[in-house]
Amino acid sequence: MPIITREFYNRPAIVVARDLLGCHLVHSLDGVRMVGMICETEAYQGEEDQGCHARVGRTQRTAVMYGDPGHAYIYFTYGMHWLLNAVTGPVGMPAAVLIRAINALEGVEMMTVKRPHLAQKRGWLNGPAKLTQALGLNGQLNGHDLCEPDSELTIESGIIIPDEAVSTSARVGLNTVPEPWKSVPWRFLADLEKVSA
DNA sequence: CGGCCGATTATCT
DNA sequence: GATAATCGGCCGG
Repeated sequence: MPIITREFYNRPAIVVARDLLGCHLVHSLDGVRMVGMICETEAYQGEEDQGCHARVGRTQRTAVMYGDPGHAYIYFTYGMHWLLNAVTGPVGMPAAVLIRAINALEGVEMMTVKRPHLAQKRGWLNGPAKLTQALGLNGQLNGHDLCEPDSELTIESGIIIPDEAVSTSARVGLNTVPEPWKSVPWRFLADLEKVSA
């Protein structure tokens, strides 16, 4: 599958979040390709978005979001979890798409080793921290260029998810975020049953 | 199945 | 010193 180009990411986060559904997240580790199809995302965009980390402006942590689109923003939260985002454009606009769930396609054996809990059971990769654990991702790859061919972390085009298989809702976990940001429908989910049907 | 709660530490004020 | 884009265990139904 071809790698997604920087132009794809150089668009508003809400649009990129929708279009990342069905794409293939690829982490190559020790010569093994681990691949998952993205089936849930969330968009975070702008300093005015009170759900976005960049609401406090540019800091050491948020700097990546202000940079080139098509890079990984990987941050640590709740004292134990790493979460993966794709930075979206344009340069200077702090924005990113959180990858919230994937469907295992390749390298399942290695993913099982990295995430033994409920391995290969229903729901074992449907959470932003679950999939980073399964893919072996952490702060090491923060700022990594996702558009570089043959690099260890990339996103490839997968299948097109038709509109009728896409649903939206409020973003998850923003309990202390004020309205309207708490409720904007910037979470995107792919219903895989409607895709195959 | 759904709701509540504790874990554990980088990051920012 | 407070907070957090979460998870898994434990409870009740």
